[in-house]
Amino acid sequence: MTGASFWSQFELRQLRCFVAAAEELHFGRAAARMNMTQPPLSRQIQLLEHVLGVKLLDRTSRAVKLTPAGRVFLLEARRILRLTESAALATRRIASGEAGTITLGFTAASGYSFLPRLLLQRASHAPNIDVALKEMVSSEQVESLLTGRIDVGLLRPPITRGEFTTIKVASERLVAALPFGDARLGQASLRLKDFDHQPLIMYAPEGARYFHDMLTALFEAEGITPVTIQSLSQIHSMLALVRAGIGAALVPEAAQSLHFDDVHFRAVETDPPQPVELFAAWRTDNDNPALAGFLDLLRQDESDAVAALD
Amino acid sequence: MTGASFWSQFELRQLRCFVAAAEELHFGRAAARMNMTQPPLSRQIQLLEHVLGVKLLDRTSRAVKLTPAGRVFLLEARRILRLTESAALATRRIASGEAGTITLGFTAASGYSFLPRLLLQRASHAPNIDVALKEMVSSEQVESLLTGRIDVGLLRPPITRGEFTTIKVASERLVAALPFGDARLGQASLRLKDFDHQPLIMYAPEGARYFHDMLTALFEAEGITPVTIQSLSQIHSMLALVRAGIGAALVPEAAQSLHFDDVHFRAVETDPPQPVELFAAWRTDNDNPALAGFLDLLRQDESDAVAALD
DNA sequence: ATCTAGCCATCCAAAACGCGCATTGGTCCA
DNA sequence: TGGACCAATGCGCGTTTTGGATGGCTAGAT
Repeated sequence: MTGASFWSQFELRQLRCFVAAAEELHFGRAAARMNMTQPPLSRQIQLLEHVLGVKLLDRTSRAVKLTPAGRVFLLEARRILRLTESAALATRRIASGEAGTITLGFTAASGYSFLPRLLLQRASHAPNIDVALKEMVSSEQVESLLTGRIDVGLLRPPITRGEFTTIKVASERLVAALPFGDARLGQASLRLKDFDHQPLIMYAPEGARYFHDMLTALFEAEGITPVTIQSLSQIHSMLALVRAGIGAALVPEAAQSLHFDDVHFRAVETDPPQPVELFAAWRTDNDNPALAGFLDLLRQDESDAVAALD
Repeated sequence: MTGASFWSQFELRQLRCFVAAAEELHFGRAAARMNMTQPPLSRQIQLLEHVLGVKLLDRTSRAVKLTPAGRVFLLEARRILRLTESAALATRRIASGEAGTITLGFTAASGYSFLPRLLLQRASHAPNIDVALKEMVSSEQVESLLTGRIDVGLLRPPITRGEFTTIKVASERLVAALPFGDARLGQASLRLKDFDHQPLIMYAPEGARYFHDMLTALFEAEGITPVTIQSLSQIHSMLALVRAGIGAALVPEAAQSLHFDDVHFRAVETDPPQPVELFAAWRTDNDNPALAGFLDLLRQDESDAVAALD
């Protein structure tokens, strides 16, 4: 027995035949509309009625009428058919990348300035692409990219995996966060040597490797030795310590959007002038169709970032 | 060419195969669940993908995964399949008479008392049967029953058509509607001879044939001749004239629920004591499955009506 | 590196299905 | 009573689908 002799479920073809017959109230015309002849259409409707166990059409040789059950089923059938079409349409839109969902990982720091700008662009340029946000540090993002938990990550270098494609989407200056009363607040702009032998709240090498390595390199290049009071991973926490007067901190300028009472910011001259870089990374073999459209947004930022360097 | 070489619409079988495969993420197990072997299941899903023009499942030889489009389509497919089952269920319920709609014609007079009682019964005994109400005079109801515009009519005799089944559902006394100041208000109960040579607002033979003929017969039997001031069809309008002091009217007791200022009612003794009869009628060949359940309600009223006669 | 197990796609013959044609049976109208 | 009309049915045929066998591919074990 391959197919059961009575099949307990109907098919869409039967629904289409029924709707045509119910609307035309004439098997011949309905068959014409279905691009077939009358006998098979009759059979399809008989089959449907048999499956349902319900007579849907009252047919005398002179007239075809809907039974009460048929009237109800006609509405249901139309709804089902409408749903099938919209389902196909929606799926094709997803597949074509016109719509869809991108899961985006981002670091806390990128959330202060770059991410809001990006989401604003998305709203105007790709309104049908939803973005699901997950905050995580860079190393977690790399892991999540590999397992597919996120489609794209906004993270800090280094990103060495070969299966990733990366672009730089933003470069930022460093700014100094200084507590109320700090003598250096008198200057409009600081230099790295202003931090020589001064208390500094530093980045933890484990949790914030990028910032840690970058600052270490900058200081080393100029032969400067700040006094590390405390190492932290989160910029938010560092500013809290600055506010407590424990010392200064060097943070990306976007962190200025975090307003802490009694914490003031001053520009810092570095070489290069915008040492804080943010990258976007995604698996080259990611098959999310919405990715292409989303990457277009990022590439605009990429050129902006390059232009800002000029 | 019978079927077009590419068919632009999918079938439910394909949806069921896809849902099974998407849930099992394993073609072999999915095929077992569908009671078939793996190759045809693969073909059905390929067909579906080809029709949609979208890859739904990412299948390596080691694992099967949903594509983003497939994830969306899985939700849609489940919804469609759920809808097909509920559609079948609903239709079967209609056909079995458990649920449905009865279109009911009723005369204005029956709406004063009998109809509200009937609808109350329906609410408690057949809550799934909807009743659509259409007020019309008896002759219109006969016409509408024939054309199928209503399933059941609540109307007055005579109903002579052979294709109808009728039952008596209510019998009522006549009451006199008297204007303020009418001398007969002094009596608790009136007799027909109290209307001899008195001004009476009468029923029009065209619009209210039943009441007209009934009253004419009652008066004739006792040799009484009231003075017909005006003939009307609607009880509502007659009471308005009574209120104006133009004369008295004889109306079914249910009309007392129409409260007019300065219109007072008194019982009237007649032979038989309940001369106003209300019948339900329906086409014997009516195929509305909900009819049986609805008629059960009416038959309760029928026995009540008979009991009231004892 | 080779082997093995697991899994999906493809190939093929047979069965099943749906189609169209011709015809029947029934109703309405002239 | 004959003709027109309409849906149901019988039947042969082409297409589709099915299940078994096979092939290609990958991951993990030896």
